[in-house]
Amino acid sequence: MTMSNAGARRRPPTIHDVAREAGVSRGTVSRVLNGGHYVSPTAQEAVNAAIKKTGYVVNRHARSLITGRSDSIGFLLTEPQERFFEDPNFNVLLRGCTQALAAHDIPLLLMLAGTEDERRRITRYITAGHVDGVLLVSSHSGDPVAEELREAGVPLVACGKPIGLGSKVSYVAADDRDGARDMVRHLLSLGRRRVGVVTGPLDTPGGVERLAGYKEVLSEAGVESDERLIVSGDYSRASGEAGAERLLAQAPDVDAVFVASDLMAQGVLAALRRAGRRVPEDVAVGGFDDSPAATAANPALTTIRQPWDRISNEMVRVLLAQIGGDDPAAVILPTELVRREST
Amino acid sequence: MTMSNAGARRRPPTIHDVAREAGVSRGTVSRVLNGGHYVSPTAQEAVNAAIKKTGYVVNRHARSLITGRSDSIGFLLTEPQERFFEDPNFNVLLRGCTQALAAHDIPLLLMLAGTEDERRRITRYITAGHVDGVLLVSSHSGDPVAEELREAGVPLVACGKPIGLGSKVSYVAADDRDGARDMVRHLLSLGRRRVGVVTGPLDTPGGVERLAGYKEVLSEAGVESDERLIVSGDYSRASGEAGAERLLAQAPDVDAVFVASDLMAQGVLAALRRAGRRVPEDVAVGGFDDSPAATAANPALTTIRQPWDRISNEMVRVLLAQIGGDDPAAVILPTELVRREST
DNA sequence: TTCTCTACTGTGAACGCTCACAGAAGCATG
DNA sequence: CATGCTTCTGTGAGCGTTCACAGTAGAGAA
Repeated sequence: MTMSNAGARRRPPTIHDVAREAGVSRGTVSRVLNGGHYVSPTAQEAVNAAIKKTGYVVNRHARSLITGRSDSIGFLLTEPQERFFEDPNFNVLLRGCTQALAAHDIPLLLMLAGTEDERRRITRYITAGHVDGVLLVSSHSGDPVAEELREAGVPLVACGKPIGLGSKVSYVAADDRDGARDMVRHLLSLGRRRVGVVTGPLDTPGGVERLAGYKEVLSEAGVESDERLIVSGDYSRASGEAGAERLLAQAPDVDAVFVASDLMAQGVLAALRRAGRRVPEDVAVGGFDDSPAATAANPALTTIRQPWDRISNEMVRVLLAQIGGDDPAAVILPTELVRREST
Repeated sequence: MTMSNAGARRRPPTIHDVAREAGVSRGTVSRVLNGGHYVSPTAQEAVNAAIKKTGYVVNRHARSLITGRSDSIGFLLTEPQERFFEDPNFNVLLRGCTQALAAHDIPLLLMLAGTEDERRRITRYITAGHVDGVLLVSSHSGDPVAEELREAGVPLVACGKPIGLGSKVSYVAADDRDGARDMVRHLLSLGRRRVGVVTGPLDTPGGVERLAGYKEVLSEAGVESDERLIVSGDYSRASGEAGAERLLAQAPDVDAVFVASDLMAQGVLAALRRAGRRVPEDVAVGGFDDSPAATAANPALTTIRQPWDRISNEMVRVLLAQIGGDDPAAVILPTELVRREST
């Protein structure tokens, strides 16, 4: 290692070099690269050997130039970046998508549309065809970026059911309503009857669905519904804390709380402790998400696990299918109750 | 909006269209696009108008094909993905880098090198020139991917001082040692004399430096050093909890603990509470990172803020400079003590 | 034999851009 | 008037692929 050639970065071998090495034409090498149809076994083998020998890697720019595909996809986060970036689920989703795409040898471009300037830049970038499709995280309604992309015909898969976008948009979501139902049924099965709820933001489908599930089970079970048992939050820890305080004030006899996110549930636990209520003896608390916050909480949270790994895999699968010409699709995945110490 | 042309995705305008529209040649348009030197104001104006009118966006593939640059950079996370993905700092860093790059109109490709297969794929992708440079998050020593990239002459900027890589690698880091010094000085200033430490992983520079800062201040202050006051962790919450238990067993008279991460500090707080020690009355606790965990903790953590926004900006700045031909550089940024309730 | 069909291979063109070069025009200088 | 310099512009070549097409060889059928 005396000769420092670091920083040299000589031009990598081209398809031409491989063809010469293998004693075939560019066309044959290209065919081998793209599936290997109509290539004799002999040529196939020679080309593969030549690729290995030369260390050839296809130049994606050249390929994209002619195919019109970019062979890359965008992961787009619009709107409330703070919320998502603090949400551990976001990490799991991002990681899952990256890995699922990596398996297809497709790079993921991270796009954050915060400022108006960024929105414009990103929209232009995407509509110019620099990505083949977009994984969208934007549970808010009326997202202008998403709307614009949809109109431009960019293949789009949202995480969670998008509000306000037409049916042309695919989405993958956990079954929020069913998860909520499971949790509330679980609380009822413990003998609790004054079951409160701290909802998520009601301009998001998740927030709406979880509340709907709560109401459904109560009415099914014939439990008297009580508006004082319903308070709303925005998924943040602080809003959970505030929500629990309101709940305790409005309905002091509350004996269980279904909280629409683990982060909020942490806040609820803190408020309950301050109020001198024991968990789960006096008040049972159920969360939603099964985020790290759930196990970190004291007591550890009973919660609803969203299948994030499956969600990310499905998002990628649906997006690639749609890029391949399939129609938009909606995928709803089942959730799972995880029982811990708080119920 | 009755005619649904969604899904049409007609070919976008090319530089040719712009040239025709503006009544100039391709070359002139290209010059306007790339800085506008040697272009008459008249032509300049005509081209800009034509660009706006046609909605032209440069085809990056075509450009890259000829320039050899990709005008995109990779954000590479190697090794212990779990740790980083649970670490809120990682989010802040990722977001900061993405935004800093967006300001230069450079997309960020997220690359996760988990499995051996992924490592190979990523290395091949990068060395093939599909990104111009790499932002590296890998505090572990002897990272084979990083080493390979360095040898291939790929511009590289690490977050945190990399162990085992030569001086050819740039890095940006917070001043861990100085931050640790500040915290321990703060604890001493409160009159504490039996100051324990829960270190980070000692195969990372951060872990080593923070411990070094602790030792320095104690010896400066003439406080008797005691090996029983030193226990090691791995930045995880659980290791903090276990560390505090060991600490209490080895040195029951401990009256302050410097914990090398907020996440671990949460664990320390839990262990202290269980042991019946009040914080900060009996034991003062200082964290490191100023992550969301710090404010979420009960009591809220006094901690050392790392300037993550500046770190990400500097990483991008240094990387772009290096791609532009500058020599590798090391940047150390100052930290800040944030006092809350735990001291 | 001759024709058709299949399996395979090579060739040129094109994708949209940048870059080097040639050349024009304007102006000052010898 | 020639010469040089500066500022500006257009042109052709070429980046590394894929794709359509033409063409070859061999097998089987007529």
